[in-house]
Amino acid sequence: MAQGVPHRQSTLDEVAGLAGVSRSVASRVLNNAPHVSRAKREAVERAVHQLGYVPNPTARALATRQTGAAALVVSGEDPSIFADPFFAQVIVGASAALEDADLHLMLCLTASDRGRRRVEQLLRSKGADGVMLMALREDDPLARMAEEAELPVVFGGRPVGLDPRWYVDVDNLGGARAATEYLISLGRTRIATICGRPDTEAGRTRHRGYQDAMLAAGLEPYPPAAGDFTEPSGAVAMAALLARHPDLDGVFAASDNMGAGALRTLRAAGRRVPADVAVIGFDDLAVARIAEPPLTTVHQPIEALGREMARMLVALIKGQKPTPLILPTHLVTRASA
Amino acid sequence: MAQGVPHRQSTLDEVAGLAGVSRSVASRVLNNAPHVSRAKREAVERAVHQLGYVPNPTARALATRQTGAAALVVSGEDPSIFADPFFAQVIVGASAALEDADLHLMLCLTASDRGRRRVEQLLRSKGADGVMLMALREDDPLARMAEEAELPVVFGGRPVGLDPRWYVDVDNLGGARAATEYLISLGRTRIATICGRPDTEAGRTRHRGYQDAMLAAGLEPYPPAAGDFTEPSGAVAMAALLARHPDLDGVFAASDNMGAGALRTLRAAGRRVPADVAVIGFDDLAVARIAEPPLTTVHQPIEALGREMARMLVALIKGQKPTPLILPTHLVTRASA
DNA sequence: CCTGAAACTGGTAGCGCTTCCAGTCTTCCA
DNA sequence: TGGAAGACTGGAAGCGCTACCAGTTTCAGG
Repeated sequence: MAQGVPHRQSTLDEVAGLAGVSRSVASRVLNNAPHVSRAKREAVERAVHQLGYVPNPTARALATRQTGAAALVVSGEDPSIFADPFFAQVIVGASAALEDADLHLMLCLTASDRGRRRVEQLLRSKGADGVMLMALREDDPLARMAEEAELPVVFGGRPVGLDPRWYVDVDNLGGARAATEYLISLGRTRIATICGRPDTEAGRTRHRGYQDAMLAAGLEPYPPAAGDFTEPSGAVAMAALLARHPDLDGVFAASDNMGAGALRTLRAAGRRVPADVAVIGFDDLAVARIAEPPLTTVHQPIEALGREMARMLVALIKGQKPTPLILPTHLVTRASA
Repeated sequence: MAQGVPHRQSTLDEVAGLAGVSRSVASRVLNNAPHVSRAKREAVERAVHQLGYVPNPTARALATRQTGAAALVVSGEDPSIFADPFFAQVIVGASAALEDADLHLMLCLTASDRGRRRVEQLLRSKGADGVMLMALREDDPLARMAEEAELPVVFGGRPVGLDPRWYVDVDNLGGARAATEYLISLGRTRIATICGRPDTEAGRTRHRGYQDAMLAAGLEPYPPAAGDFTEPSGAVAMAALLARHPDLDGVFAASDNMGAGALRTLRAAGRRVPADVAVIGFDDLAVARIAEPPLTTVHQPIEALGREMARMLVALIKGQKPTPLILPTHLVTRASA
């Protein structure tokens, strides 16, 4: 709108021409590479300014074989999985770290088959400089594709049944154990768990943490009620637990959403929280603070997870060899336990 | 990992060579353009398969002047604004629609100055085929940049003080009016509002809807308590309202988060909902269902918002001239009113 | 005043793909 | 059977940038 004429994008040649130097020199100025005299550098800068020149990223990408973008792939057959605020926080962290490296963020939600094919294409055609992979379920074909791709790949959380070379994870085991131990320390002995999807690493590991803590305290772990990390599934699972074990006095839910669902069911069943039943969640999302009563939960550094994934990816892209990372979790006590 | 040798990416030339045709023909086959005999087409396809050839998107982009990507820019000085599950839903919708058009999604969070500069760069260098812009606050410099960019731009929600050519919005006015009218129809007369940021179109318009409905019913609108769409701000605003108008019997909150905050404050103040005070929110996010009591709210089709933005952008990229869109909202009644 | 190293400079060859265009080959009608 | 319309084909010219490299300049040291 500024200029009536469609203002053909100016090129480096034109800049060089206006500055009275060769294209090579102009290129060096733009990438502030050495071997450019002060005078020419300034001349080029002037020309750039005058023409409003902006380098064409595509051409640069073709020449350097670097796209300047990193992909974040969120896998899962149901697109609604992405509605979990968890991912939003991961993105905030990743975005910040990528910005520092001047990389763009490409977001790929692979709900459909078509989406998966596109990601495969992306990997094979090197349409990005690197890839971050999240929420891989067991046997997710993406994991294999990623391993085969000759491209830096960082996993967010470890996929079940795979042992990726580079990943950032959260201490699910320690967090779940700490939560369960806390319930035990409160004097609860009839502690059940609402576990997450068993085909995810987080679901399994958090359940194992619960079991470990119970066994270590000489208590018998209850058979878990399974949910899928969502609020409704937590409510349903809680109902099942109450039916099976009417006398339980503690619940460890493997996600805040499921914890909130559990609270809802308990409220409806007339159980007081925490007086009758103490509840602990996992994640420390906003819902935990808002829940009634506010949910004691295991805090995991989600934004940091995103940030570290991105940092690790950037390191890989630069040719470094970073080491896998497991971020700490810690208990946040609120009213529910 | 699959092959030990780094397996140099094969090129179209190699495909053509193996198929015994010229590169042009091979290119035509790939883009299934006309003027290729059946025999050669098959030969090329065989070669593609045999070499595991994948076209290089960067080279293609340079030649066609089309990047194959669309950017979604979420503006806001605080990155945490993005943590709102609202955006996740927009993304789900947009992602699906872009996938249909075989475009990649580039996500830009412009919290920092640097981020803004990068978006400006993106716009000016045509680093994407089009841009979707969201959450523009008053005087957001991005709005100007976008208008100046010679690039298809679609706004999500209308920025304050601008009248963009292409946008998709939600019927904030009608929704807010419907919510307020519903409170009135319930026999409430002392209805206050917790409004959102007045420097956003949604904040203003929802407030105007409240006013319109009150005036139309012959009621005096209350001076609003202002929040910023977040839960804590809703709790604070509710406290202020209670202090100013201890006798109020209805509240329209301009977001579910603020509605949830209001519920929390009301509960703490010993008011029963909805018996003493009826509360209505806006958005119909998950938090509304989880709230205690579940929040009556104005549903807005968030995923559709994202989808339609993307569709409109795709149309613009194809050179069509779509028309702006305002998506309908409707009331969802739950326990809080 | 000469020499060699170091600092510059710009020509040139790509990066891998699309697309235009001038030919060549078919096909089919008169 | 001649010829023209129309279907193929491949050579070549880019798209805009980087990067290598040979050539030129500059300058301190001898």
